[in-house]
Amino acid sequence: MTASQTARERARAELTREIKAAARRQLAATGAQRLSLRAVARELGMVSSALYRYFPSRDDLLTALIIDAYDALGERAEQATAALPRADIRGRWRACCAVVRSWALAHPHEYALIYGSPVPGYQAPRETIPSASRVAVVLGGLLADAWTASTASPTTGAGTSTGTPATNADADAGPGTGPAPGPGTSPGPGTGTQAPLQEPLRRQAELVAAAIAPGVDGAAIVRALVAWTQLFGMISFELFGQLAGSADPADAFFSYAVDQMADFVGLP
Amino acid sequence: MTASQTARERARAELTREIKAAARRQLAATGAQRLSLRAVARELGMVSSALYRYFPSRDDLLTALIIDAYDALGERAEQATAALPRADIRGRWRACCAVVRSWALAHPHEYALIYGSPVPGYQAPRETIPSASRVAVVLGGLLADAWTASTASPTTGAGTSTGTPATNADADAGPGTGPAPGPGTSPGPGTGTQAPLQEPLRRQAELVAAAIAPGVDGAAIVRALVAWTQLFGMISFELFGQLAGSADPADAFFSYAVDQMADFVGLP
DNA sequence: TGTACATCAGTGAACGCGCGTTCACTGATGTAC
DNA sequence: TGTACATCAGTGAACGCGCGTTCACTGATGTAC
Repeated sequence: MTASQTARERARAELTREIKAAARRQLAATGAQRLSLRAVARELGMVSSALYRYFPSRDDLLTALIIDAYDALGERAEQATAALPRADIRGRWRACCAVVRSWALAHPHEYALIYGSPVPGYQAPRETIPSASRVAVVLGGLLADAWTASTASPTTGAGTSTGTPATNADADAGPGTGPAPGPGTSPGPGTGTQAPLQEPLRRQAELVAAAIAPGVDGAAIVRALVAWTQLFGMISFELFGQLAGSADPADAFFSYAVDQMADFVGLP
Repeated sequence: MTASQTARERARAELTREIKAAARRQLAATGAQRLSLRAVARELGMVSSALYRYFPSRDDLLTALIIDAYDALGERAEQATAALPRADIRGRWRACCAVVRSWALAHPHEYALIYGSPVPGYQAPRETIPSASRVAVVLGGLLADAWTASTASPTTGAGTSTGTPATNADADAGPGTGPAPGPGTSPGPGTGTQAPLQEPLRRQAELVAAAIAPGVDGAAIVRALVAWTQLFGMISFELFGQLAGSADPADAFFSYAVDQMADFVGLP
């Protein structure tokens, strides 16, 4: 009887979800690493030992929460970028950045769980990797699109500092194309001559390209990695209070930086 | 008798240091937030209640450790940059970045303590602020020097994308001046026309400039903030394992990124 | 220089708490015939 | 359709542990006269 089997199984699945939800609530309330099985059980009106029917240990609960957090963030990033026309590279970049930030602000402790300092004594198992890379995959995808678009079009290679019209016209954050190196020198990814990357980095970039952004030049990959670390660094600083006293209400700074980094990477 | 007074006081100071040292050791061993007064006392062969003669509570010990960590890092940054000629802006930037990273790698848990996810239930008191800003002050100082140097010299304002000779000649990391926006469009900070920053950001930049880099243009300040968040984001990613699978042995990536961000900010 | 007193460092026991995990158990839910 | 059995969910008590903090205390170190 498949129906009755799934009846029990459905109850199990539901309670599993409820446990994770309670754990998530506790995470949000009491902070990143004070998560305790007993408190979760208490909130659900169960006895603590009952949780062991669902998660063999506290660390397994943690792992489940980590995977869920990565998945929630990754899914949002995927949806936000998929909602835009594929050719709107900069829009997709902006959307991805914005969605990462807003998710982080809405779920600070879950963000801290995955992007903050690692939990002492806890080693994330390999099963987290696919979920953990979803945002990176999104970024790699749009980078690859930018790359193939620019290598296909003949618009590249303008040597002047005026920049491609599209880039400037697209910028809606007024000061986005400020005083310092704008996108002028870089008519987009895939442009002509470039100094080759030095060895350890070249190979790393190649592997990243192969995994995430096939066909993209190593230097562009590395620039994207720089932008990637900037994005999360900025969000972490905002969330962890490091921006207090400088760019504290960080909305304006954030969108400015996002556009700056788009220029930096050479996105159209 | 001042001598005997200081005898007791010196003993007190020394034990205070030893307590902090033991706490730091425990931090490094057992991880960021599992620091316990009892364990520290145990390591020192004391009874746990004795620590209350030195720190009124666990949180005060934590605060002391945080301040010490910020100070250790800040002092290194100050020394590393002070050791170079003042005009060597890019060298100072590189030195500061390098020293922050190497300190972080050498003291991962102390780094996590100050730049990782905040300790749940712990609110850093205001006394930490001066120590916390030392690295930013160093960066602001070199930015201000870059700014005044470039506004003083007549080399600025070249509209071409060839860049100032000094900038290119200075770059020793081969691919540092790669394909995308090099310093070409930005002959240095302080260059002519620039779109004004939008409002909330303009004021924030002004405050930062007033506090840390007097006289520097708002857009340059904001770019420096971007570079600043990139620096710490990159280090955190390396330390927290987020770079595994991409730029994992991160030395090459790090120095590449540092030079890229120097270009981005417009440092000579 | 010597004595009486005050200050301070460190002790040891205790309070009250929370934690992860184990284990034998009771019922309920499902399965096979 | 009904019965005998197996599987599973949840219970309650217990183990052994660690924690921060308080408190009355003993000596040692310093101070004033």
